[in-house]
Amino acid sequence: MAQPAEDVRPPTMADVAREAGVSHQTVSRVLSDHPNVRAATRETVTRAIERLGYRRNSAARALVTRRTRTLGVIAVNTALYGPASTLTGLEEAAREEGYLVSTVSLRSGSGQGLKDAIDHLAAWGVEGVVAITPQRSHVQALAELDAPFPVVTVEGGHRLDLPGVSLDQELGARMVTEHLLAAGHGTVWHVAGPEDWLESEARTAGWRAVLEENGVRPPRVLTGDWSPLSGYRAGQELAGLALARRGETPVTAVFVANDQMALGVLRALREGGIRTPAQVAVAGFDDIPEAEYFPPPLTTVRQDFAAIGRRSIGLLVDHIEGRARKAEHLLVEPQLIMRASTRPSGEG
Amino acid sequence: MAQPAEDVRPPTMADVAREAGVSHQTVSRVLSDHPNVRAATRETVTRAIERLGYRRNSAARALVTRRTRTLGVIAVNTALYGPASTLTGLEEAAREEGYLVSTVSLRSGSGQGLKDAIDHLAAWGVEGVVAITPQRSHVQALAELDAPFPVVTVEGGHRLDLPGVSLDQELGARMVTEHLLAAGHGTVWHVAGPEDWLESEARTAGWRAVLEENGVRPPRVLTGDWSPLSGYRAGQELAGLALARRGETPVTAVFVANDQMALGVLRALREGGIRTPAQVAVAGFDDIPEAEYFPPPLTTVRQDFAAIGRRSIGLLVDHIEGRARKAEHLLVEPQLIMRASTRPSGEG
DNA sequence: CACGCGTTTGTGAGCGCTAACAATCCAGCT
DNA sequence: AGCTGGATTGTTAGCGCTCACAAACGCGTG
Repeated sequence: MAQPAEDVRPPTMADVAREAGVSHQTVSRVLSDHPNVRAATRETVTRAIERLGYRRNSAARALVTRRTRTLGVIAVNTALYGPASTLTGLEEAAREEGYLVSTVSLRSGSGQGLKDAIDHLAAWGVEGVVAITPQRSHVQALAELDAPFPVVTVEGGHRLDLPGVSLDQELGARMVTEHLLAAGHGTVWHVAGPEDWLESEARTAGWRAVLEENGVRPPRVLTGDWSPLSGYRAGQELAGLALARRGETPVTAVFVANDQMALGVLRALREGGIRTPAQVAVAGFDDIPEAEYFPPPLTTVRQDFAAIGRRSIGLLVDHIEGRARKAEHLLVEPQLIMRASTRPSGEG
Repeated sequence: MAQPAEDVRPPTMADVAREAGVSHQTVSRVLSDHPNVRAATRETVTRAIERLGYRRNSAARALVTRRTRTLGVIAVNTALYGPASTLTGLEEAAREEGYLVSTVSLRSGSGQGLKDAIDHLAAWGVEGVVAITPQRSHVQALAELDAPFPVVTVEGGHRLDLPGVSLDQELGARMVTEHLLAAGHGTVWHVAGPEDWLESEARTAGWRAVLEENGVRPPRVLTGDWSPLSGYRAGQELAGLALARRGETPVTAVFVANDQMALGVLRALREGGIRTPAQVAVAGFDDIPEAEYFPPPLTTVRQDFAAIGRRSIGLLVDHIEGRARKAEHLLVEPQLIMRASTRPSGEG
């Protein structure tokens, strides 16, 4: 009943051993499911553990086994839908593998920030790190950092010799572009993401490849910074082109590199008196939850974040446990979600 | 150059001591900034540390100090904008205090899930936990769990005896409602969030209080589940009422409990041929990044997630280090963001 | 009934660190 | 010179656990 406040240490393995009338080693064996323990003994020990509310001390275990069973995650800009979802997928996968996940969120992925993040995680003895670093410069910095443990990138591209997992961005972009061409559009305009981002590059590359394969000269690329505002600006320019209709290729279809910018594009078109999809079809990328409720509902590309999380953790654990050596790169398949914004003759 | 693969243990404090020609204790003193170390000795040791690339072993430290300097975060539905942002704020604040943050993401906050999460974190020896558990039932379950370390809730309400930090949801709702009444609307309709959520309750309460203080009988409450779709349904009903205009209070202003549902409401109104804000003003809550680009830009309430993170970590650390005992509850002030969706005579 | 062998349990050492205490050094005084 | 006391450094003993090894047990066999 009495709660002797401070300083009452939690029970140790020795306490359990005494309580159960066995040696501490037997307790350890029960806890780690060693086969050679008599059922009756196991039972006695288990009961003693419960009676005392005993928990193994992870620090002592880590000290002797040299395994902290902790993974680090470095993520830039976790408030965005993509990284946040990946984080969840990652954490669940790690938990299933028996690892704890510790996160460091960076607002911007400067080299110094990354170095500090690695140091912070290293100080706690993480066994490996998953880095959600979608910008080329981050991955570059990361590769140069030479961390004291395996590092797996997510959306980090495969040029550098870090193992990684990505959505097949290029395939996603191809799907969208092919879908628009198949709907009868003569060409597809593109609002790209910011320069340094690997996702931008891959999406633009996929779009360009499909156009070229179909003998269409790609129109010049407009660029945004993922934000609705930048999409809005690009949309205003496209609206102008759609109305003027001289010189340049006619604007009847736009592939926007993410859903948030697509929202801005849609607004600009609407304000310019242009109906979507009747006059201009618009498609995005990411399938954020709001995309289904955009005016009009947005055709976009969905990523399987749970799969990305699972595969990155799998890859990381393979490296930690010495099963993998090379800088392998895995791709996860995207899925095209068709909605009203590209439907031939939908409403607005 | 040679990388003697496995089994080369990282240097220990003893290695550094040998290298520097001092005792390991002196190394320890240098590392923990003990004042009584000669400057020259400190210098020698520091250099030896760098030469060897030495890092203190956190497990050994944790074992002897009984401090893991690790905090846990339990978050339900981290892919949502709010929780994801809180997570970032939390992590940054913790890092500044010298703690590592380990996250457990739960898809749904069932009692069992919460128990497992607490166990998972306890197994790694976290010193305290911040739980982002916005549903009443979660907090209830959490309070009954009786974790072996301090637990601080975020958006967990203050009825139960767990310390916590919340945005002042009620104040936010009051701000919105007062803003709408001040704009000349005779009453304000309300699309509430789902039942079990504390945020829903507080937002509804604030809305109701303001109406009653102004002698307005609150119209019946429509309820959604935070999703754009549910907002869309509520919006259709409101559109019907706005057009029919009989029996019930006229619909000229709607306070929607979050921005995503507001998106659905806006779409339903638009489809019903109702202009916003000219015929019906709409306001949301959260200020998600997209809100500024809704058709029309949405009046909403912004939360200071960094502040929420900082204050929860502060509160948790106070409990861990024995500075706080009571189940104190802190409130963070919201900010009303006025945009076109409630502007008297804006465009659509 | 002694022997051998697999199963079950116990013993001792040590992981790398910090805390407590002990030893040493050196300046300033008497 | 001898003494005192603060500053500096070293020594020792665990923290709670797992690993390697040793001991004890039990059972079938010749």
